Amino acid sequence: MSNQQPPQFATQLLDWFDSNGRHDLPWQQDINSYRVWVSEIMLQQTQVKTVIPYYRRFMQSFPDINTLAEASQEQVLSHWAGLGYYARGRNLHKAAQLIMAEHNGVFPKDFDSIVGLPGIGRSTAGAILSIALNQRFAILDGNVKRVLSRFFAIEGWPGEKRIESKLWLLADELTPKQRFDDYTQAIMDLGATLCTRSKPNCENCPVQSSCLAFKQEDVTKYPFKKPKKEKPIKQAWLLIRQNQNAQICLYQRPQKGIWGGLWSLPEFESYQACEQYLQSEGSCQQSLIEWDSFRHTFSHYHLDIHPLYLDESVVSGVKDQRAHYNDDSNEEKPEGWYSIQSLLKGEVGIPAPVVKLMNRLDETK
DNA sequence: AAGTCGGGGGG
DNA sequence: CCCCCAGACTT
Repeated sequence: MSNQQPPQFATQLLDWFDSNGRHDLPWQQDINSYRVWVSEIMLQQTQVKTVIPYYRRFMQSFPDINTLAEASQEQVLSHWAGLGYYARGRNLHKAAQLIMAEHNGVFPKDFDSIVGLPGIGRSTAGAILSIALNQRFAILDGNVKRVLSRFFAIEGWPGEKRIESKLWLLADELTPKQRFDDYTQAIMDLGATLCTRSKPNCENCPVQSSCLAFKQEDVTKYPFKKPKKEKPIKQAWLLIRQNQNAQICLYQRPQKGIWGGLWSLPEFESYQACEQYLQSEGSCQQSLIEWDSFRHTFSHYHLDIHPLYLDESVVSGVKDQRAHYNDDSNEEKPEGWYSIQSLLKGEVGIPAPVVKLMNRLDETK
Protein backbone atom coordinates (compact mmCIF):
# COMPACT_ATOMS: atom_id res chain seq x y z
CA MET A 1 0.00 0.00 0.00
CA SER A 2 2.64 2.46 1.06
CA ASN A 3 4.18 2.54 -2.35
CA GLN A 4 5.39 5.30 -4.66
CA GLN A 5 8.05 6.67 -2.46
CA PRO A 6 10.57 4.01 -3.40
CA PRO A 7 12.93 6.01 -5.55
CA GLN A 8 13.70 8.20 -2.59
CA PHE A 9 14.68 5.40 -0.23
CA ALA A 10 16.98 3.83 -2.81
CA THR A 11 18.45 7.15 -3.91
CA GLN A 12 19.29 8.25 -0.41
CA LEU A 13 20.72 4.86 0.37
CA LEU A 14 22.84 4.76 -2.78
CA ASP A 15 24.20 8.26 -2.21
CA TRP A 16 25.22 7.22 1.27
CA PHE A 17 26.70 3.98 -0.06
CA ASP A 18 28.90 5.75 -2.59
CA SER A 19 30.80 7.62 0.07
CA ASN A 20 30.26 5.49 3.18
CA GLY A 21 29.71 1.91 2.03
CA ARG A 22 32.21 -0.93 2.04
CA HIS A 23 33.89 -1.30 -1.31
CA ASP A 24 36.96 -3.38 -0.58
CA LEU A 25 35.68 -6.68 0.77
CA PRO A 26 37.48 -9.67 -0.78
CA TRP A 27 34.40 -10.83 -2.70
CA GLN A 28 33.92 -7.37 -4.17
CA GLN A 29 37.09 -7.81 -6.20
CA ASP A 30 37.03 -9.67 -9.52
CA ILE A 31 33.29 -10.17 -9.21
CA ASN A 32 31.81 -13.26 -10.81
CA SER A 33 29.04 -15.70 -9.93
CA TYR A 34 31.36 -18.19 -8.31
CA ARG A 35 33.10 -15.73 -6.03
CA VAL A 36 29.83 -14.10 -4.98
CA TRP A 37 28.22 -17.50 -4.46
CA VAL A 38 30.97 -18.76 -2.15
CA SER A 39 30.88 -15.53 -0.19
CA GLU A 40 27.11 -15.66 0.24
CA ILE A 41 27.22 -19.23 1.52
CA MET A 42 29.99 -18.49 3.99
CA LEU A 43 28.18 -15.37 5.15
CA GLN A 44 25.00 -17.26 6.03
CA GLN A 45 24.61 -16.76 9.77
CA THR A 46 28.23 -15.71 9.97
CA GLN A 47 29.70 -12.24 10.34
CA VAL A 48 31.90 -10.61 7.74
CA LYS A 49 34.91 -10.35 10.01
CA THR A 50 34.79 -14.06 10.75
CA VAL A 51 34.38 -15.04 7.12
CA ILE A 52 37.22 -13.06 5.54
CA PRO A 53 40.16 -15.36 6.44
CA TYR A 54 38.11 -18.45 5.57
CA TYR A 55 37.13 -16.93 2.24
CA ARG A 56 40.73 -16.10 1.35
CA ARG A 57 41.92 -19.64 2.11
CA PHE A 58 39.01 -21.17 0.26
CA MET A 59 39.48 -19.13 -2.91
CA GLN A 60 43.20 -19.79 -2.81
CA SER A 61 42.60 -23.55 -2.84
CA PHE A 62 39.47 -23.58 -5.01
CA PRO A 63 39.69 -20.60 -7.39
CA ASP A 64 36.89 -21.79 -9.68
CA ILE A 65 33.93 -24.14 -9.95
CA ASN A 66 35.88 -26.88 -11.67
CA THR A 67 38.60 -26.97 -9.03
CA LEU A 68 35.99 -27.17 -6.31
CA ALA A 69 34.09 -29.94 -8.09
CA GLU A 70 37.25 -31.98 -8.55
CA ALA A 71 38.27 -31.68 -4.91
CA SER A 72 37.36 -34.31 -2.34
CA GLN A 73 34.76 -33.58 0.30
CA GLU A 74 37.56 -34.10 2.78
CA GLN A 75 39.52 -31.17 1.37
CA VAL A 76 36.48 -28.93 1.24
CA LEU A 77 35.44 -29.67 4.82
CA SER A 78 38.92 -29.07 6.15
CA HIS A 79 38.58 -25.53 4.78
CA TRP A 80 35.25 -25.23 6.57
CA ALA A 81 36.37 -26.48 9.98
CA GLY A 82 35.57 -23.87 12.61
CA LEU A 83 33.03 -22.01 10.48
CA GLY A 84 30.06 -24.11 11.59
CA TYR A 85 26.97 -25.24 9.71
CA TYR A 86 29.00 -27.82 7.83
CA ALA A 87 26.10 -28.70 5.56
CA ARG A 88 26.94 -25.42 3.83
CA GLY A 89 30.33 -26.81 2.83
CA ARG A 90 28.91 -30.13 1.73
CA ASN A 91 26.17 -28.45 -0.30
CA LEU A 92 28.63 -26.06 -1.91
CA HIS A 93 30.72 -29.01 -3.01
CA LYS A 94 27.71 -30.95 -4.27
CA ALA A 95 26.41 -27.93 -6.16
CA ALA A 96 29.76 -27.43 -7.88
CA GLN A 97 29.68 -31.02 -9.13
CA LEU A 98 26.08 -30.54 -10.19
CA ILE A 99 26.99 -27.43 -12.18
CA MET A 100 29.74 -29.37 -13.94
CA ALA A 101 27.36 -32.21 -14.79
CA GLU A 102 24.20 -30.34 -15.68
CA HIS A 103 25.23 -26.82 -16.62
CA ASN A 104 28.41 -27.47 -18.59
CA GLY A 105 30.47 -26.04 -15.78
CA VAL A 106 28.87 -22.61 -16.13
CA PHE A 107 27.06 -21.08 -13.18
CA PRO A 108 23.36 -20.84 -14.19
CA LYS A 109 21.85 -17.42 -14.86
CA ASP A 110 18.16 -17.90 -14.16
CA PHE A 111 16.46 -17.78 -10.78
CA ASP A 112 14.88 -21.23 -10.89
CA SER A 113 18.11 -23.00 -11.75
CA ILE A 114 20.06 -21.10 -9.12
CA VAL A 115 17.55 -21.57 -6.33
CA GLY A 116 17.44 -25.24 -7.26
CA LEU A 117 21.08 -25.71 -6.27
CA PRO A 118 21.63 -27.23 -2.83
CA GLY A 119 22.25 -24.63 -0.17
CA ILE A 120 20.82 -21.72 -2.14
CA GLY A 121 17.47 -20.26 -1.10
CA ARG A 122 15.57 -17.23 -2.26
CA SER A 123 17.75 -14.64 -0.56
CA THR A 124 21.10 -16.09 -1.60
CA ALA A 125 19.82 -16.51 -5.15
CA GLY A 126 18.73 -12.87 -5.12
CA ALA A 127 22.16 -11.74 -3.98
CA ILE A 128 23.96 -13.67 -6.71
CA LEU A 129 21.52 -12.52 -9.39
CA SER A 130 21.69 -8.85 -8.49
CA ILE A 131 25.39 -8.57 -7.65
CA ALA A 132 26.96 -10.94 -10.15
CA LEU A 133 24.41 -11.42 -12.91
CA ASN A 134 22.96 -7.94 -13.32
CA GLN A 135 19.35 -8.90 -12.75
CA ARG A 136 16.86 -7.08 -10.55
CA PHE A 137 16.23 -9.35 -7.57
CA ALA A 138 15.75 -8.53 -3.90
CA ILE A 139 17.39 -10.12 -0.90
CA LEU A 140 16.07 -10.58 2.63
CA ASP A 141 18.87 -11.41 5.02
CA GLY A 142 19.26 -10.48 8.66
CA ASN A 143 20.43 -6.98 7.79
CA VAL A 144 17.54 -6.23 5.47
CA LYS A 145 15.03 -7.68 7.90
CA ARG A 146 16.33 -5.37 10.60
CA VAL A 147 16.45 -2.26 8.40
CA LEU A 148 12.97 -2.76 7.00
CA SER A 149 11.45 -3.78 10.31
CA ARG A 150 12.63 -0.48 11.72
CA PHE A 151 11.95 1.71 8.73
CA PHE A 152 8.34 0.50 8.58
CA ALA A 153 7.98 -0.25 12.30
CA ILE A 154 6.85 -3.80 11.62
CA GLU A 155 4.97 -5.23 14.60
CA GLY A 156 5.90 -8.90 14.66
CA TRP A 157 8.77 -11.35 14.72
CA PRO A 158 10.35 -11.74 11.25
CA GLY A 159 10.58 -15.48 11.78
CA GLU A 160 6.84 -15.59 11.57
CA LYS A 161 5.68 -16.48 8.10
CA ARG A 162 3.20 -13.64 7.75
CA ILE A 163 5.78 -11.04 8.76
CA GLU A 164 8.43 -12.51 6.51
CA SER A 165 6.11 -12.35 3.51
CA LYS A 166 5.42 -8.70 4.22
CA LEU A 167 9.13 -8.01 4.44
CA TRP A 168 9.79 -9.76 1.13
CA LEU A 169 7.12 -7.60 -0.50
CA LEU A 170 8.68 -4.43 0.88
CA ALA A 171 12.19 -5.56 -0.03
CA ASP A 172 11.09 -6.13 -3.59
CA GLU A 173 9.24 -2.83 -3.89
CA LEU A 174 12.15 -0.83 -2.56
CA THR A 175 14.68 -2.34 -4.96
CA PRO A 176 15.41 0.27 -7.66
CA LYS A 177 15.30 -0.35 -11.38
CA GLN A 178 18.85 0.89 -11.76
CA ARG A 179 21.93 0.05 -9.78
CA PHE A 180 20.25 -2.88 -8.03
CA ASP A 181 23.67 -4.48 -7.60
CA ASP A 182 24.92 -1.53 -5.58
CA TYR A 183 21.58 -1.31 -3.81
CA THR A 184 21.87 -4.90 -2.63
CA GLN A 185 25.27 -4.19 -1.18
CA ALA A 186 24.14 -0.82 0.18
CA ILE A 187 21.22 -2.05 2.24
CA MET A 188 23.40 -4.77 3.76
CA ASP A 189 26.08 -2.21 4.57
CA LEU A 190 23.53 0.01 6.23
CA GLY A 191 22.38 -2.86 8.42
CA ALA A 192 25.90 -3.98 9.21
CA THR A 193 27.46 -0.61 9.98
CA LEU A 194 24.73 1.85 11.07
CA CYS A 195 21.42 0.10 11.60
CA THR A 196 22.98 -2.44 13.94
CA ARG A 197 21.16 -4.65 16.42
CA SER A 198 22.25 -2.67 19.44
CA LYS A 199 23.34 0.95 19.61
CA PRO A 200 22.26 1.90 16.09
CA ASN A 201 23.91 5.02 14.70
CA CYS A 202 20.77 6.90 13.68
CA GLU A 203 22.54 10.25 13.60
CA ASN A 204 24.35 9.28 10.43
CA CYS A 205 21.54 7.33 8.81
CA PRO A 206 20.64 8.45 5.29
CA VAL A 207 16.96 7.49 5.72
CA GLN A 208 16.47 8.69 9.26
CA SER A 209 13.83 11.29 8.36
CA SER A 210 11.41 8.65 7.05
CA CYS A 211 12.16 5.90 9.55
CA LEU A 212 9.06 5.07 11.59
CA ALA A 213 11.01 3.42 14.40
CA PHE A 214 13.12 6.56 14.73
CA LYS A 215 9.95 8.66 14.84
CA GLN A 216 8.75 6.48 17.70
CA GLU A 217 12.05 7.07 19.47
CA ASP A 218 12.33 3.35 20.08
CA VAL A 219 14.48 1.95 17.30
CA THR A 220 15.70 -1.14 19.13
CA LYS A 221 12.12 -2.25 19.69
CA TYR A 222 12.42 -3.55 16.12
CA PRO A 223 12.71 -6.16 14.86
CA PHE A 224 10.61 -8.00 17.43
CA LYS A 225 12.61 -10.54 19.41
CA LYS A 226 12.31 -14.20 18.79
CA PRO A 227 10.21 -15.91 21.46
CA LYS A 228 12.80 -17.66 23.57
CA LYS A 229 12.76 -21.26 24.56
CA GLU A 230 14.74 -23.31 27.01
CA LYS A 231 17.91 -24.88 25.70
CA PRO A 232 18.37 -28.46 26.88
CA ILE A 233 21.69 -29.51 28.37
CA LYS A 234 23.30 -32.69 27.06
CA GLN A 235 26.36 -34.51 28.29
CA ALA A 236 29.13 -36.17 26.32
CA TRP A 237 32.35 -37.94 27.24
CA LEU A 238 35.08 -37.54 24.63
CA LEU A 239 37.93 -40.03 24.64
CA ILE A 240 41.42 -38.87 23.76
CA ARG A 241 43.51 -41.92 22.92
CA GLN A 242 47.19 -41.28 22.33
CA ASN A 243 49.32 -44.13 21.00
CA GLN A 244 53.03 -44.80 21.14
CA ASN A 245 53.57 -42.48 18.19
CA ALA A 246 51.80 -39.67 20.05
CA GLN A 247 48.94 -39.89 17.58
CA ILE A 248 45.28 -39.29 18.38
CA CYS A 249 42.40 -41.58 17.47
CA LEU A 250 39.52 -40.01 15.53
CA TYR A 251 36.38 -41.25 13.84
CA GLN A 252 34.56 -39.67 10.94
CA ARG A 253 31.09 -38.59 11.95
CA PRO A 254 27.99 -39.41 9.88
CA GLN A 255 26.97 -36.90 7.22
CA LYS A 256 23.74 -36.18 9.02
CA GLY A 257 23.59 -34.64 12.45
CA ILE A 258 25.96 -32.52 14.43
CA TRP A 259 29.47 -31.99 13.04
CA GLY A 260 28.43 -33.93 9.94
CA GLY A 261 31.37 -35.38 8.02
CA LEU A 262 33.98 -34.05 10.44
CA TRP A 263 36.53 -36.19 12.25
CA SER A 264 35.97 -36.24 15.98
CA LEU A 265 36.93 -38.04 19.17
CA PRO A 266 35.10 -41.23 20.21
CA GLU A 267 31.97 -40.05 22.02
CA PHE A 268 30.10 -41.73 24.87
CA GLU A 269 26.94 -41.06 26.83
CA SER A 270 28.63 -41.78 30.16
CA TYR A 271 31.94 -42.50 31.81
CA GLN A 272 30.85 -46.11 32.25
CA ALA A 273 30.11 -46.48 28.57
CA CYS A 274 33.63 -45.39 27.79
CA GLU A 275 35.08 -47.82 30.30
CA GLN A 276 33.00 -50.59 28.85
CA TYR A 277 34.17 -49.78 25.37
CA LEU A 278 37.82 -49.88 26.37
CA GLN A 279 37.28 -53.11 28.25
CA SER A 280 35.59 -54.71 25.30
CA GLU A 281 38.63 -54.27 23.19
CA GLY A 282 41.10 -55.19 25.83
CA SER A 283 42.71 -51.84 26.23
CA CYS A 284 44.40 -51.01 29.49
CA GLN A 285 42.47 -48.29 31.30
CA GLN A 286 44.75 -47.80 34.27
CA SER A 287 45.83 -44.44 32.98
CA LEU A 288 42.43 -43.08 32.07
CA ILE A 289 42.46 -39.49 33.27
CA GLU A 290 39.49 -37.11 33.61
CA TRP A 291 40.24 -33.66 32.35
CA ASP A 292 38.31 -30.54 33.31
CA SER A 293 34.84 -30.41 31.80
CA PHE A 294 33.68 -27.46 29.74
CA ARG A 295 30.52 -26.32 27.99
CA HIS A 296 30.04 -25.98 24.25
CA THR A 297 26.85 -24.27 23.15
CA PHE A 298 25.02 -24.86 19.89
CA SER A 299 22.09 -22.86 18.60
CA HIS A 300 19.61 -25.30 20.11
CA TYR A 301 21.33 -26.99 23.07
CA HIS A 302 24.25 -26.89 25.49
CA LEU A 303 26.75 -29.71 25.43
CA ASP A 304 28.78 -30.34 28.58
CA ILE A 305 31.94 -32.05 27.43
CA HIS A 306 33.88 -34.34 29.75
CA PRO A 307 37.27 -35.16 28.22
CA LEU A 308 38.94 -38.45 29.08
CA TYR A 309 42.61 -38.88 28.32
CA LEU A 310 44.14 -42.30 27.80
CA ASP A 311 47.88 -42.73 27.35
CA GLU A 312 48.46 -45.87 25.31
CA SER A 313 52.09 -45.19 24.57
CA VAL A 314 53.24 -48.08 26.73
CA VAL A 315 50.60 -50.72 26.22
CA SER A 316 49.75 -50.95 22.58
CA GLY A 317 46.46 -52.73 22.76
CA VAL A 318 45.05 -51.41 19.54
CA LYS A 319 42.61 -53.87 18.14
CA ASP A 320 39.85 -53.87 15.63
CA GLN A 321 37.45 -51.05 16.29
CA ARG A 322 34.09 -50.06 15.03
CA ALA A 323 32.34 -46.75 14.99
CA HIS A 324 29.79 -46.33 17.72
CA TYR A 325 27.95 -43.34 16.39
CA ASN A 326 24.32 -44.04 15.77
CA ASP A 327 24.46 -44.12 12.03
CA ASP A 328 21.46 -45.68 10.37
CA SER A 329 23.37 -46.20 7.17
CA ASN A 330 25.36 -49.07 8.69
CA GLU A 331 28.38 -47.75 6.92
CA GLU A 332 31.75 -48.82 8.14
CA LYS A 333 33.39 -45.80 9.67
CA PRO A 334 37.02 -46.68 10.24
CA GLU A 335 39.07 -44.82 12.77
CA GLY A 336 42.17 -42.88 11.96
CA TRP A 337 45.26 -41.94 13.90
CA TYR A 338 46.55 -38.42 13.46
CA SER A 339 49.46 -36.47 14.86
CA ILE A 340 48.49 -33.39 16.82
CA GLN A 341 50.46 -31.24 14.43
CA SER A 342 48.57 -32.45 11.38
CA LEU A 343 45.29 -31.83 13.20
CA LEU A 344 46.25 -28.32 14.23
CA LYS A 345 47.32 -27.63 10.66
CA GLY A 346 43.79 -28.53 9.62
CA GLU A 347 44.56 -31.47 7.35
CA VAL A 348 41.16 -32.87 8.24
CA GLY A 349 38.10 -31.05 9.50
CA ILE A 350 37.61 -31.36 13.24
CA PRO A 351 35.01 -29.65 15.48
CA ALA A 352 35.95 -26.55 17.45
CA PRO A 353 35.88 -28.21 20.90
CA VAL A 354 38.24 -30.89 19.62
CA VAL A 355 40.58 -28.18 18.37
CA LYS A 356 40.48 -26.76 21.89
CA LEU A 357 41.41 -30.13 23.37
CA MET A 358 44.20 -30.68 20.86
CA ASN A 359 45.66 -27.30 21.77
CA ARG A 360 45.44 -28.17 25.44
CA LEU A 361 47.24 -31.45 24.75
CA ASP A 362 49.87 -29.71 22.66
CA GLU A 363 50.64 -27.22 25.40
CA THR A 364 51.03 -29.80 28.17
CA LYS A 365 53.85 -31.46 26.28
C1' DA B 1 5.32 -23.94 11.89
C1' DA B 2 8.87 -26.04 14.33
C1' DG B 3 13.25 -28.32 14.61
C1' DT B 4 18.03 -28.98 12.90
C1' DC B 5 22.10 -27.54 11.59
C1' DG B 6 28.00 -23.88 14.71
C1' DG B 7 30.75 -20.88 16.15
C1' DG B 8 31.83 -16.38 17.38
C1' DG B 9 30.98 -11.36 18.39
C1' DG B 10 29.29 -8.08 21.44
C1' DG B 11 26.57 -6.37 25.25
C1' DC C 1 24.68 -14.99 30.77
C1' DC C 2 22.09 -13.28 26.73
C1' DC C 3 20.89 -12.45 21.59
C1' DC C 4 22.06 -12.40 16.91
C1' DC C 5 24.59 -13.01 12.54
C1' DA C 6 24.81 -11.92 4.12
C1' DG C 7 19.60 -18.86 5.94
C1' DA C 8 18.50 -23.33 4.14
C1' DC C 9 16.64 -27.66 4.75
C1' DT C 10 13.77 -31.31 6.84
C1' DT C 11 9.76 -32.95 9.07
